[in-house]
Amino acid sequence: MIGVAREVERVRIGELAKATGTTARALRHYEQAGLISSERAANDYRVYDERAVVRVRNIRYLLAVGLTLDDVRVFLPCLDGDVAAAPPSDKGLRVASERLAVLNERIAARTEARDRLEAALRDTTGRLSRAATVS
Amino acid sequence: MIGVAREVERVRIGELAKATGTTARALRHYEQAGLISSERAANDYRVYDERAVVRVRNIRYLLAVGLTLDDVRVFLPCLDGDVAAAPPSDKGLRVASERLAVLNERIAARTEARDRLEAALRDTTGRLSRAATVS
DNA sequence: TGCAACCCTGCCGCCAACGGCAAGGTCAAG
DNA sequence: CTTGACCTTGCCGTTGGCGGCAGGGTTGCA
Repeated sequence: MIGVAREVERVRIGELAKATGTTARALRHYEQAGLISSERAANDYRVYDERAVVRVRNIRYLLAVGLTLDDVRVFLPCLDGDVAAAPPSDKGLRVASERLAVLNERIAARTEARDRLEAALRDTTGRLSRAATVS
Repeated sequence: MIGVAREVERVRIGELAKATGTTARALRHYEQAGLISSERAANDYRVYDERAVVRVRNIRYLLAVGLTLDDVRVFLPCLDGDVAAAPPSDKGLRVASERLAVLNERIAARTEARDRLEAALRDTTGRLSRAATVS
């Protein structure tokens, strides 16, 4: 194996973006957030190897699931493997649970607001119909 | 009536804030948003008459109910009366309904995210993600 | 040689309703 | 005369994940 030029797929940001269904802009954002890293070619272009694909997909999965970039950071250690297979660290679970609580909180708040508006709307239309009947 | 100095209560921003349970900062914000107006004393202090109290309370009511400052703008014509019991123009009702729809949308989105995270968390008792796996 | 298609680093904008601070003016009481 | 409580304008920060643009380089290809 040693010495054998095991060619590693090396892609530029645009390709990685396509391969992961995202944009170059987002990838730079992830890098700035410290979630991915990149080597640089002589011309300063970012260069990634194929592990980046898995990594980015894992990130996207976690984001899609409702975590924030900040949350994802605690998954860094296992982001290169199958995040699935990786033993979900207690930390990861805890973060996810906390995020879940936050989401529930926000939903509750929004729902309250919604109910208030709905009630106000009901009251108003109720008054309207009463007024209509009376007149 | 003419010539009779009908004294109108004239308050400054701090008093109005207290009277309406908000802050001077918020009142300036409402003014900037075109929801309230003010006269100016010689020293450039904002001066309000007592109608402003009703007006601001109405604004706060509509905000509390779930509308945005932008939404509130369509209620301007009747903001000096009792909005809660107000002649809700068709426009007002429509805006409120639209806002209700928006709120419901957001709740639905958040709820979806919440459910996804919850599901992932359940799965994760064994493994977290499947997204990255080729399998 | 010229051009399109890449890439780079900033930096502002977004959505909402203000909070907070700076740096100053004003006014009444002590 | 000096506090101190008011008021003024103006501008940045908050929350989150980028989008979009400006103003450049680099590269492959006809």
